[in-house]
Parts: sequence; C-alpha cells; structure tokens
Amino acid sequence: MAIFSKTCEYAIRAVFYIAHKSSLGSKVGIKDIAAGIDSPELYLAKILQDLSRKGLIKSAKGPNGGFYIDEAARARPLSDLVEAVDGNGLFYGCALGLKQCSEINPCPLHNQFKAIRDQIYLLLHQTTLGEFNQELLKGLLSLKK
Amino acid sequence: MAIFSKTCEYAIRAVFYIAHKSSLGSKVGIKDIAAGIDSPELYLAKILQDLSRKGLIKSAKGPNGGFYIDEAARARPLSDLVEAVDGNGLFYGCALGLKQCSEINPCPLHNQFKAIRDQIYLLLHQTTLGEFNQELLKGLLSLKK
DNA sequence: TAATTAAAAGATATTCTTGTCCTTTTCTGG
DNA sequence: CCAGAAAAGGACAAGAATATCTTTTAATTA
Repeated sequence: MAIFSKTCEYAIRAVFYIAHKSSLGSKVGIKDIAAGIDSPELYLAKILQDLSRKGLIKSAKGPNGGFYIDEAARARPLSDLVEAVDGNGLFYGCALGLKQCSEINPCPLHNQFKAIRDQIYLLLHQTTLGEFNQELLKGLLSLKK
Repeated sequence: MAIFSKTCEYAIRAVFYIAHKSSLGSKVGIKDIAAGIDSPELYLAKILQDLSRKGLIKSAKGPNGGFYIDEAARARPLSDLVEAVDGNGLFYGCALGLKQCSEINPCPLHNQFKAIRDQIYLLLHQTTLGEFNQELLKGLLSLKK
C-alpha cells in the first residue's frame, strides 16, 4: 500500500507541474502535463476535469487554452487537494477501519496513530500548491518516474 | 484512502484477537474470530490461510483445532505483519509514486514524508502482536465495527 | 475405523480503481 | 463565419481488491 491512491499521486504531481508553469504565466495542455509527470494522458485528463469541476484548478478551452492555477489558488494547502481526491480518511480515519473508534472506544492503535495522522495533516496543511515552483524551475525536484 | 488495505485491517484485528485468545491458552476457530472482529468470515479465512503459510500465525485442523500464536510469535513486531500483507511501500515507497525518488533525485515531498514513514515504521516496529492482550481481556480496547 | 470437526484449496462473483476510446462542446484566430 | 485547437463528457475495458461458494485434506475422538 502507498499513502495516496494512484489517482491522488497523479493529481499532486500534475498540480505541482501546473502551478509551476502557471507561475511563469503560461497555461499547460494535457499532453504537456502528462509528459511532464509521466502519467497516462487520458486518465490524467479525467482527473484534471474533476479537479477543475471542484475548483482546485482552472481550465480554458480552445487555442492557447489549457490548465492553470491562479496566484490565490497556488497559496491553497495541499491538504485541500488530497482531501478532494482521497477524502479525509488519512486525517481522521481509524487505522484499523473501525467506524466507532474514538477516544472513548479506541482500537488498539488509536493513540499511536493519532500522532501520525496529525503529523500528516500538519504537513499537508502547511504545504501549498505553489510551494515548489522555484525548485521545479531550477530542476532540483523531480515529478517523473 | 486509509493507511492500510482492508485486507491488512482485517489481518491486524484478527491477529490481535488470536494473540489475546492464545495468551489464555486456547485456539480460536474462524467463526469465532470473524464474529470477534466483525469481518466477512470466508474472506478472513483466506487471509488467515495466507498468514499461516507465511508463518505469522499457526493453525491446527480437526476437532479442537483453530488458529493460535505461540509466545515467541506474540513478541514479533507488528511491522512484520503489515509488511507481509501490504508490502513495505508504507515504510520505503515515495509518497508520489516515483520509482526513482531518492535523496539525490527527490520528489517535492521526499524529505517531509521521510519523517512520517520513519515514524510509522518505528511505531509498527515497536508494537508487538501480543502487545494489547491485557487491555483486550479487560475490554478496554475494541476490535469491532 | 467411521464420523465429525475445522482448516486448506480452488473456483467464481462482485466491486472499485485505473485506464482508454470516441464524440461533443467551447474557444480562438484568420 | 469557419477551421482548428483543446478541454468536457459519456461509455467502455482491463485489472486489482474484496467477497463468496464448494470441495478437499487433515486431525480428533468415539
């Protein structure tokens, strides 16, 4: 198991890619993005359509169209994106899948995992969608393979 | 997304349940376990067969048979179980699914998630399969719903 | 040894995720 | 207004995860 679903992995990589390109003032087409993050183009298209509907990214049809993220949206926390795609199970769900797990009716791992869930949430909440634009520009970070 | 697969959730809950019963000196049948942890009986049977083949639990056929875990195995780390079911992606995999992600070719989240992966591994490695026997006996912890 | 019990094994069904294909809509530039 | 570009949308396909059913094997005990 991975932390995120494959869909979410593609979504995060794509949004980082779009944020980076958008910070340079240009829109990006689906082909460009798919190549830039090594993902199946048509599947990624579905994911981005969904993110667009949910308002996490913007899109424009027609010539010179493509996907982009405005400055305000680039300041949004990564947790918004993860939650939109994978839900909030990572932040709030019981590690053992128990619906009724809580402080007063804890599963064996409840307390230990609370710390981990909190840390994951904090990390994703602190990180913004545009956080890595500089490093991506300089080629210091990878979004491929 | 949850941290563990459904299969792994069932596996952990079942193993905690078996460890607890085994510490009282009795074997447990699949029906008993499935009822004790609220899981689909026949699916759980498959999971336990697999764990048995992998040596994480023991089983005995015939009357008075069932599943059990000996004292030595009750001291094994939970990480062994998780790894047997879900693999080691949680401990070592890249959060964004990149095969080549590493210190020298990091994805944007590489460093942040290293801390989280380490913490998860540490937690699962410190916790033993028999860790919660006392609390389960006293009814202080839940494995159901 | 026969009957019973319980796990093992194999086959199949269902559901969800991931991935592809084809058509439609919308926008832009000439 | 027309042709082309690009995303949106709907339908479908493949694969993996989850779940069930049936038969077989092994052990116990009467």
